[in-house]
Amino acid sequence: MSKIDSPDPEGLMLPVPGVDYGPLDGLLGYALRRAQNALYLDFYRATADWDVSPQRFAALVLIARNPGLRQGLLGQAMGLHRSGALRLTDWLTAQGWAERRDAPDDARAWGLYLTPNGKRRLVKLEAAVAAHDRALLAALGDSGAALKAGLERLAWVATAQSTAPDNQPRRQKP
Amino acid sequence: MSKIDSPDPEGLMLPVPGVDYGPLDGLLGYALRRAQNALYLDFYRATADWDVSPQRFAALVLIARNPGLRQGLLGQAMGLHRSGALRLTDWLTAQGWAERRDAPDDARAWGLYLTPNGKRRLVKLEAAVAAHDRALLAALGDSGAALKAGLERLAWVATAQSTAPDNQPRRQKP
DNA sequence: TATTGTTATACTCTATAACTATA
DNA sequence: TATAGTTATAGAGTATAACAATA
Repeated sequence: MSKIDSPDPEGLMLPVPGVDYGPLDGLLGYALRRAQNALYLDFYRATADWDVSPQRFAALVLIARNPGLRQGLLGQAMGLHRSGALRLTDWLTAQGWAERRDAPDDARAWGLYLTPNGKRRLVKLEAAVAAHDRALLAALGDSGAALKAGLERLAWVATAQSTAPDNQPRRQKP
Repeated sequence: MSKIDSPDPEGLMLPVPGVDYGPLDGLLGYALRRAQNALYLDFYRATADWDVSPQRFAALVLIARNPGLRQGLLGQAMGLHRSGALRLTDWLTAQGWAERRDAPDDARAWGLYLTPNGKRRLVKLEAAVAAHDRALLAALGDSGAALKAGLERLAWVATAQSTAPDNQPRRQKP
């Protein structure tokens, strides 16, 4: 059997020998992108049996931990626009893993809940993801905890820079 | 003047008070996603005057540092499929920042080069991105260098896990 | 037979804008 | 007048598949 078209390990952002990366190698942001690329692919491998993206996994967790969560609040927690939260919720309900119920206190809003099917799915996913994370931390050894703390600090610092009052040349869309 | 529809700081993956994040808060991968989200938005703010995504910036750098770079090699360095490298190159040439020239040794291939316009653009972009990175590192203090080293280690570890011979339940597409 | 790049197509993710129903 | 969610649409980004030219 011969390979058909592209059986390459695509998406694997490996440093290519002979290519000069110039200033990229020195940038914190580029190191972050490389790490996220590798981790994303590894997440897919670890959860290959269930075909759920990191984002969808996060949504399942948030709904499970906050039964009756508003669609809008789900979007806010995940950095999504309302319309993105809508599509995410549509997908989860189409899978039969989540459902919308009327919110008792506001007739405009939905409350989101996991179905029994969704709960069963999440139990397996959480186990796989936790095992995957433990394996990573084990491979990183002592530096793992420091790395996580550093990332949280970085998120905070970058957010502070973005939202500082003196730093507001916000992007203009055409 | 009143706001029209959605002037919210969208995309800003902030922890929402009152929402239980469950296991997400403990995951290295989730901390990484939060940091990348914040850094991405901050990158856009820092380069708002030029409207270039991190990916397009990286492509400009790679072409500048490796004149005559093949389209396919560009894609490989950036973790893209051939078709993705094509679209990226199309965009860069449409801006007048890069151009395709015949490769001397292989009539199938192109060599990629920056135009004078592209070079001028890159000089400004590199300065803005470098200043942005310096500001981040300054805000992080001593932990900045350790964080970068940790990220590089993480990328290596995750890649090793993904590609280990005993770990190959690769994702099947339908 | 394999590789480089192309065309055509499609799916995901995300956003904007305009709309409805409710507050 | 503002908010929760929806609809419609658009643009990135990325992938697959089939193809031509070249190696």
